[in-house]
Amino acid sequence: MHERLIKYIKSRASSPLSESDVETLNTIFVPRKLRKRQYLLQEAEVCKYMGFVVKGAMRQYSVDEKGVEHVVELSLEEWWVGDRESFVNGTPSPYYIDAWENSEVLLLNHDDFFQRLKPIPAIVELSSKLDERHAFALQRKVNAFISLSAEERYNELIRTYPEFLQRFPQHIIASYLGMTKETLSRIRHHALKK
Amino acid sequence: MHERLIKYIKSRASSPLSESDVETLNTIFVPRKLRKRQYLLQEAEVCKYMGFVVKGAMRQYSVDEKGVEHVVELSLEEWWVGDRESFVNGTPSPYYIDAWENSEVLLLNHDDFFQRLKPIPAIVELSSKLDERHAFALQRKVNAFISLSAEERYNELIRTYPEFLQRFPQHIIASYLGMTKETLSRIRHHALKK
DNA sequence: CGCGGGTTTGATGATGCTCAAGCCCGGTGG
DNA sequence: CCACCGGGCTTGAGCATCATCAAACCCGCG
Repeated sequence: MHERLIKYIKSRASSPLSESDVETLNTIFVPRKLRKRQYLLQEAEVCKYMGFVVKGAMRQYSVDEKGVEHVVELSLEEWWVGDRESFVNGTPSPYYIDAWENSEVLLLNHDDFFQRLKPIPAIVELSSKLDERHAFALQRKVNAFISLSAEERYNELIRTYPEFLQRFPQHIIASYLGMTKETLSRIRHHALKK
Repeated sequence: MHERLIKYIKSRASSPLSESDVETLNTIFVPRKLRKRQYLLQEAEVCKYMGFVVKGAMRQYSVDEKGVEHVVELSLEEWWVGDRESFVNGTPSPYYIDAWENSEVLLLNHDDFFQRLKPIPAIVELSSKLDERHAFALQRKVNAFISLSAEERYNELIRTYPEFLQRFPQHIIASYLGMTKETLSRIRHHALKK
């Protein structure tokens, strides 16, 4: 299971990974299988692990007072899952994270990350690149919510993450886009007529 | 003007700043005054500078086909302005950035940042902390848009950035919150009655 | 065959937008 | 000192978009 992670790191960091670095990665990241609907994180918990998705599909969402789920993030293979803010600051998370498909993830805990991984140059480099990319994606998302209609946001999703449509049911996609499943259904119906 | 920057860096980085580091910062950051409505960045340009706001108030926004402005970011003293994605990747920005008050900023260009600043540990540390905080703030914002009503988003703003209400007119606050000035006006009227 | 999860459809209603008008207030110039 | 102007804010009427609720449908699976 770790090969995919090693390959992933090597492919995006310019600094090399030594044999002992690989060794470290192998011991620090612990594999875990998650069945569909199994939680990686629940609201009010502190996010103790960041996970690298080797196989499967995960979702991160908040639940409002009325019990409605609001999906903030969807993750497939080679994505990272976890609530970074909770993980870094040790604060309780407002999110749930669970598996949508049966999944395999590699888990990294807080202390291992900061004490044993941070000394590896390739990791520091990768980690800051990821933060950066993450921030870019979020910025685009905020901009989409401020300036686009429901239909435009859906079209944007088709362009940027078409794979989501294959892996998640529509009601989840709808929530991710900040609309109800009925609205999404009507938008799709609408789109067909053209 | 640079003292404020130096003080700012010292207060948030654990690594020390040497005399020569301070020297470097003094030469690299170039002061610039911006009159109200003056642009720091325009749509389709590459963001060549990141700016540290010493004094004043800035806004970052996109403009849609109908000519409507959508504010994505507001910045006051000791905030950073610029389109990070455009700055880092050298891609054209979809945003405008201009001064809302007469302002003083310290500008940092791309090459200076990556070649002369990156070697300074305090900077690396600060830079990644900022990326992180920025990502956290954006994540919250996305969550707010997905799960909160216009009124709830306004209340959230009052809690988190009350100073914005003092420094920016309502129509800008409204845009920042993803609503029209009329809606914000009604929300405020509504709130008074309680 | 019936059940469960997902999707669609329709009727109704709330939320927030658009457009238009008027108001308030702090300048600026006559 | 007053008139006017412009920017910002408010108010109202009508409307579009999207949510809600309820029902029906679809389909793979035990």
